[in-house]
Amino acid sequence: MPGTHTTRPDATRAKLLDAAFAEIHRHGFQAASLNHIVAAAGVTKGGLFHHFSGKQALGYAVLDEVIAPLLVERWLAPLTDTDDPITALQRAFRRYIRTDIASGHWVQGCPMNNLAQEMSPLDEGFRTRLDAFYATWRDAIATALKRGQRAGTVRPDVNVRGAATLVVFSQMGIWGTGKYSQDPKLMTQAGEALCAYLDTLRR
Amino acid sequence: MPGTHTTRPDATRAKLLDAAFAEIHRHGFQAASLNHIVAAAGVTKGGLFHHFSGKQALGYAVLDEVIAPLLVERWLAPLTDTDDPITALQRAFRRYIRTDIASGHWVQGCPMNNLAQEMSPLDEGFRTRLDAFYATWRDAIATALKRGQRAGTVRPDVNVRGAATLVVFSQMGIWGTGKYSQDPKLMTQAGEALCAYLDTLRR
DNA sequence: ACGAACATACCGACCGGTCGGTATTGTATG
DNA sequence: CATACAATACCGACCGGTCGGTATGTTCGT
Repeated sequence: MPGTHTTRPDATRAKLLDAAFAEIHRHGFQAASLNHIVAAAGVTKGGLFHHFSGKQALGYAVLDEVIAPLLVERWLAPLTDTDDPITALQRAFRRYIRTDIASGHWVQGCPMNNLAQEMSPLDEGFRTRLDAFYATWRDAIATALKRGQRAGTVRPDVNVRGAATLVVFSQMGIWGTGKYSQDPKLMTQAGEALCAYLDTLRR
Repeated sequence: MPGTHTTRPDATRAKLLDAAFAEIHRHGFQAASLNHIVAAAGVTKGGLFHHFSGKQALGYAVLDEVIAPLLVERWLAPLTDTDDPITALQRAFRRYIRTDIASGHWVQGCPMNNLAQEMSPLDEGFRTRLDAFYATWRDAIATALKRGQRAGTVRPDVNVRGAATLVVFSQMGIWGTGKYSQDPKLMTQAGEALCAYLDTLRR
């Protein structure tokens, strides 16, 4: 169809990234089909390979340009500049458990954890990226807890790094529980178990 | 190769199950290749399809006949008939973290959690089995903690179901951390974070 | 002899990736 | 301002290879 070639390469690229993120979230990276992705994006094989050198590069781009910003928006931004990190964490967990249940995305688990579990042993590029993502996540929680200790909202005897590790574990566990149980009530209860633990850290 | 037909069907079946478990553990279920499995088991396609009706049935058999017994041996058996479940849990975690690091299996994560994350949204047979496995696991921990409360080794104000949920989360998190960090030190620290949490439940 | 326990050869579908070609755009030049 | 030309953006048929699964054959214990 001539005339419709508006030459908006960034828009095409973004469509491909969105479609790839959704397909990978649904089926995992290995089972994600480039044919499905290009069909969902309204592009063809040639267009995809013009923007990305291959499936691996597409996966890396999804990690860097879709998942990493999502991590920041959901879990890192709420912790910056708060003196009450425990309340912030509880609010974030309760909020995103609720919205993910409402949107139906919860049965597909956490996109980042999915990729970490699937691809880390198979591809070093995936592994290093995800390792870094999780490290910054733990660090953000630990520094926020430390700030809470200085502000007097967190018990001073709390080992902030250990607590941060448990919080990240719980995020994996909550979304994993949603996946295999497909029971919103159980997932909500799992979130409350974490919130109860967080309450024990309060001063 | 004629002459080797010793008619030991159970042994062949067991070989297939072992090979399938290893292949699935390495590559996941969807990426697991029946060709690799039969090659590793020293059998052919025909032999596999004589014992199992297809890839799905083979996966179910791995769950029921390999993974479920492993769950019992590793995590359920140590909790039966103990009045000090916290020590038992800490001992089990420290032991299996150590042995999995030594054997090298740790970089492939927990076989059960791998399948739960990969297959739960895709196949109801996988999902129901794994959901039941995790439910019995949580129940076993909760009842053991309750027994500890009666025996006086666990604080009476502990919500045993919530604590059991967090312990299972932590198992997912510890083995997941081993996978994406590929750092035995970090995995060990993650285990100690859980053990420290468990100590807070002691009476 | 007959069925259980395999082996062998093969099928269609789908995979990621390639490649020649075309339409559109930016830019340099007369 | 018009034109030539190269670069960009994109198309879609096609490739070799692997997949799960099947049909048929062969061996062996009873």
